[in-house]
Amino acid sequence: MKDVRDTKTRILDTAEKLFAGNGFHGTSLRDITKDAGVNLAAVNYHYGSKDALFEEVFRRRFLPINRIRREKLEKIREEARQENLRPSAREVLQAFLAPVLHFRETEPGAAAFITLVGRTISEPDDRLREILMGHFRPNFFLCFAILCEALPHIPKDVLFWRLQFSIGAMSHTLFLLGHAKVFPEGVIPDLDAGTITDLIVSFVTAGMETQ
Amino acid sequence: MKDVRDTKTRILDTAEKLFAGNGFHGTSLRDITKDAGVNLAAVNYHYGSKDALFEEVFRRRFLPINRIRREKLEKIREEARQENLRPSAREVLQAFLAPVLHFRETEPGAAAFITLVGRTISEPDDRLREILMGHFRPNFFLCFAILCEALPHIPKDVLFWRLQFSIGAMSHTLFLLGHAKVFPEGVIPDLDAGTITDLIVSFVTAGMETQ
DNA sequence: ACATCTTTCATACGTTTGATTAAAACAGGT
DNA sequence: ACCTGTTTTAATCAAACGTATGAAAGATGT
Repeated sequence: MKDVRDTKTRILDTAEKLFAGNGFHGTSLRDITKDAGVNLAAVNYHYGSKDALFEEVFRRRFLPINRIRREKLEKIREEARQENLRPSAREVLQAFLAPVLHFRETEPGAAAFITLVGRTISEPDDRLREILMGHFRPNFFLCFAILCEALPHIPKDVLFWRLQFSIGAMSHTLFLLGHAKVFPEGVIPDLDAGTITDLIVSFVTAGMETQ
Repeated sequence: MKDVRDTKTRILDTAEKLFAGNGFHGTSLRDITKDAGVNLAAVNYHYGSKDALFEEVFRRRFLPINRIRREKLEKIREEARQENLRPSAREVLQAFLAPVLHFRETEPGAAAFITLVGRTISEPDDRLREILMGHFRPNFFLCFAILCEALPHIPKDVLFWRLQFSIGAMSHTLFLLGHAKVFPEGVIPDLDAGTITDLIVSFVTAGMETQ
């Protein structure tokens, strides 16, 4: 067997990049294969269809991110239980939000993927959005559950919406980081992932704990 | 002259609805004209192009919303100046965010438009996003300026990002309200615009004032 | 060296898209 | 009733799309 990875992952990397930049429907298979330097038919040969390629882009990235997120969240929950304390809302939100931004800076090519996630959250095409949500939902509910333990005096539906607000803040930020030119000149000060993470975690923690 | 409005605004209303539901690229002129019960060529006759139609959808709705927003914001600024006080961050954010949600409930067909706005913020197509931003930017900067007066002890770039977080929370919420089926069953409690407004304003105000 | 399986390639198919056109239908002023 | 300008209609265009195919090229095991 020849080195399959070459052509196959080159398609995947290019697809990730172009999907992030121009959206799923704004990226044709001809764009992808041309940019990747492979034949047009290679996508359907290796992945079956454009949809399946899109799905694989998400699968590859979400597996490690979700594993880290899950481990961090459950560790927080367990440690709180053993000490008979409530989990700290800040730590929960940190565990939920930080891996994404951290991942963005470390893994090469991940920045494009993160932008793609930000886009896909409000993707008109239900099929595509469901691919994302399938990966996202389990950890969302886990985070929500621990948050309810952290702030038991706040009604659950309020916490639910506040977590949604946090996700909105996060996804919008991810999008802005991938599109610096939304605002003119140097209006957006480009901070590193760590600073942004602190800013956003402080923001949503304050919002989450209010009242 | 015949009643132009009939065909012309029927196209506009239908376009707004379908663009919101399926996105700009997911909606063909054939979809719009079929749903509106007019001929395919009518769009190009009345609006010139699909792009121009999209632009008109935004123009129609943003003019009144922006007027209200602007009046509210400048009133807050003036009243604070006359009493030699700082504007209240909560009032500023309320003035910035509430009109959109309020508008959503009152004006018929506005709900679709609001969903469309939520989508277009992270639209891959730069041309389309710029149409939205052209309407949005002036009020954003006005809000930002008054916010700096309200919280002078917080660095401006921190306030800038926090306002972005608020916008993210807002736009994500607008999207969710238009797509109740993102989460299973009755997971999302459907609250009225007033309640949601209070929730989100409290959330972002707490985040804005923290430290 | 041969036979077999995998991968690449150029090319084509059938749809759908936004846009255009010329003719038909309609309206209002006189 | 007639002319004039506006609106609607059906038909057609070229371009772009995802996908399919069969032949060529390459790799692998013996």
